[in-house]
Amino acid sequence: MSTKTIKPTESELEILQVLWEKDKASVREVHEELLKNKEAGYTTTLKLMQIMYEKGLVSRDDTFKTHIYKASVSKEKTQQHLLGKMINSLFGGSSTELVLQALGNHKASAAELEEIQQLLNNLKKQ
Amino acid sequence: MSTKTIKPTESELEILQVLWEKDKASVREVHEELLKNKEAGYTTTLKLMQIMYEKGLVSRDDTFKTHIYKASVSKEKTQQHLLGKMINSLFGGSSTELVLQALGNHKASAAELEEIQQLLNNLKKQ
DNA sequence: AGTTATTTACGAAATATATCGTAATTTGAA
DNA sequence: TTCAAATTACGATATATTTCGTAAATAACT
Repeated sequence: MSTKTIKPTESELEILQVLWEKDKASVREVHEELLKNKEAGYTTTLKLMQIMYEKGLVSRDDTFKTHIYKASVSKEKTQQHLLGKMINSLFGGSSTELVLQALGNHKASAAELEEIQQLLNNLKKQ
Repeated sequence: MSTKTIKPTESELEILQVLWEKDKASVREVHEELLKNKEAGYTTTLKLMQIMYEKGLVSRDDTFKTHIYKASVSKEKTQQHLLGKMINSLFGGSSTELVLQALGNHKASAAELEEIQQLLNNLKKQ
């Protein structure tokens, strides 16, 4: 059920990534980080984060003048949700198709392949 | 360059999926298909497809009264592009991470697991 | 030919998203 | 305390997306 609520936009995802990495951060800190990859005004970032707060995507400590934000959705759950959406909207609901595409077109190292093999073995047992 | 242009919206993707499956289809056919999974008016589907035509996402034969549409972007290229974007933006550029998540949380049948095993074997050989 | 059903074209409204300017508030320094 | 800098709050605008109603065109039927 909780996954139904997770629907960050493109911009919100960019902000969430910064928050996931830093754990906690002010608007200024997030903004500086975003500037490395994109052009935007400070109040734009501020507004986005305020909206995310209203939506419940982030929590914040407003004890002090400079509010400190924190992601309130986990990276894993968000990945899970968006992955699910993509599987449905782009791979006809088949996670296997997605896996085949991902494996087939983005090269993985031997170690990574082994990691996948391990998981595969576990899944086969059940 | 061409991949830069691929940016179908959620609704557009739903329509593209139908077109990919049927190869060619009228608005009516696409709409009937969409109705199986969602609530929508006929003119909504029509309008969306007209916009997709203007964007170049689909082509159409308007020789007859009932126009026949066809996707003008391939399923594979679209999947590849959006998958790549997701791997970079949500999985730190690691396709393996994405595969592990996808396999771990969306159940696959024994046959599907075998299919993945096949691909894995091929990849290991190289 | 006249009527009906289907389809397209078009415009408009509703909603979501992204952007930014300005004013008010708070903090810290002169 | 007064002033300047940083920050938040708020509102407004622009753009994109989704939805649908109505009218016009076309085809099919009687």
